[in-house]
Amino acid sequence: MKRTEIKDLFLFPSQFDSQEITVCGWAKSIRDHKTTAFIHLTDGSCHSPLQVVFTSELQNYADVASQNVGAAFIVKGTFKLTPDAKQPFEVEASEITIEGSSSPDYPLQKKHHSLEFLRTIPHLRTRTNTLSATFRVRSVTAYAIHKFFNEHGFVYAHTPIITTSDCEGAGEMFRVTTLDPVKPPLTESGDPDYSKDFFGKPTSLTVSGQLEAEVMALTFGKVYTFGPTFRAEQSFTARHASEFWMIEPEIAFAELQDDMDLARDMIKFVLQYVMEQCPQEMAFFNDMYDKELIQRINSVIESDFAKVTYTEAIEILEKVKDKFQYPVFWGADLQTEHERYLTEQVFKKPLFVINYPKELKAFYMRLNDDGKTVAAMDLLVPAVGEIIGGSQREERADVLEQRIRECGLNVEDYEWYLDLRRFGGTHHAGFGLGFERLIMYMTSMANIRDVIPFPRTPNNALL
RNA sequence: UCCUCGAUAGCUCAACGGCAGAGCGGGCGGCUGUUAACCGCUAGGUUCCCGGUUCGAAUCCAGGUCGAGGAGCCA
Repeated sequence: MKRTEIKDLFLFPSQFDSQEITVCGWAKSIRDHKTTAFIHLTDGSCHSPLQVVFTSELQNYADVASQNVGAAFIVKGTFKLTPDAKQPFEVEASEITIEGSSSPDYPLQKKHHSLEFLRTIPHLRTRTNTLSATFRVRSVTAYAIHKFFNEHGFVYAHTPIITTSDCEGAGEMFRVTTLDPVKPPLTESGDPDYSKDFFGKPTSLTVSGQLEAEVMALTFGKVYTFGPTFRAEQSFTARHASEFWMIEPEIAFAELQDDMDLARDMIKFVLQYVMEQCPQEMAFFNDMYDKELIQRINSVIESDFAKVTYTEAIEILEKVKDKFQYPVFWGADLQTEHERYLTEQVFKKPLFVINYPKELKAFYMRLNDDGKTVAAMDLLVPAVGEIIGGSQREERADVLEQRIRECGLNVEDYEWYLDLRRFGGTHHAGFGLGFERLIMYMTSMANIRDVIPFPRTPNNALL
């Protein structure tokens, strides 16, 4: 069957003027009178619905008109421009086939539903305006990220999802095992005997592909990962999920400033691309969720990002420390309230905070010449908070080994990682971008559960 | 794990110690072009669970379950 997608009607309406076309889709609304009726039809190809008009001259008029919201139709008819009406064009149907009926029980009504209610029906909520717009943006964003890195000569690196290292201790991990959960084989000391497990040792789902990405970066120069990541944390916030997607570029012969430049360029490129490709969706989010969204995104595309050192940030915060619940002093970790104040009140735009005290950061971050701070950077954005965390990596094998010991880690576990420094080591840098947090920032969706089609959070894994 | 808030019709909510309601959605009817159409009629309830206080509990109290927001962890 040759069918026309509704997206193309919106892109090139004049090309279809007075043409006979076939459109397929699902009813978002059906309104009938005695002799004329209307269907708002969506096929998922774009945000706006197509209006279908049909009259009692259709032999199955009553049948079609009495269908419920959600029903699937195949419509043949004439495309007509309607410049004087609320909708730009419509299809005058000559034949409507009821492809799949819906029912009065259909949970989605022609009204506002709370996002919280919609989370309880993940198999249907994707059909709503908000969720479909979000997931269309999500798809376009994923493509934009690949496009950006591809056009900049990066190699797309697949790092393992099942891992044997706990990387940087970046959070609680999900155990991966085929051992009998009730009666696992035991060692003489009574512990589970992982030598009998599938891989002959304990394994988990990855919390970060960074260390493996470094392997790839020291081969290909510029690489990025883009894949699922898992954290078994008992997090109950609107911006944490147990399963999320992360983008982790890693670049060789690069310093912290190169890392920040890359992050900034990538964010700008992606925002611009989504603005171009998803104008209907962005207008929708702007109208329904945040009247300043488009203005804010455009200003991010055009302006530079702010940058402060951790030490400068502390100086700024100390002047207004009475505002805060948590104390501000050099050496203290920045709390969410501090980060939000900096990015939302002081700088009012995306903000890099760099050079944190080494005690606050991971062992692999490069020690600065002051001996107290490391070449780390966090990118904070208003409303969402930390969206990127990155650093220049410690390329000096002796310093790295020292830091591994300081952090209480086992040097033998990191011999391969030290080898990267012993054999042609170079200074290099990278970062992790939370894909969902980027989607939240672009759509103004406030909850990470609403930017993942089938979200996993503690005690919640529907479908 | 800690703190706060919440749970009433299919959905969104009201009633806050005295007959459990509205809007939307559903059903039926009406309407010659609607735009989350409109108009009329109508059905629809274990007020999350379990105890307690009271003449009387959706409402107050204790415990629990589930959810949401925040903190921490971080992306």
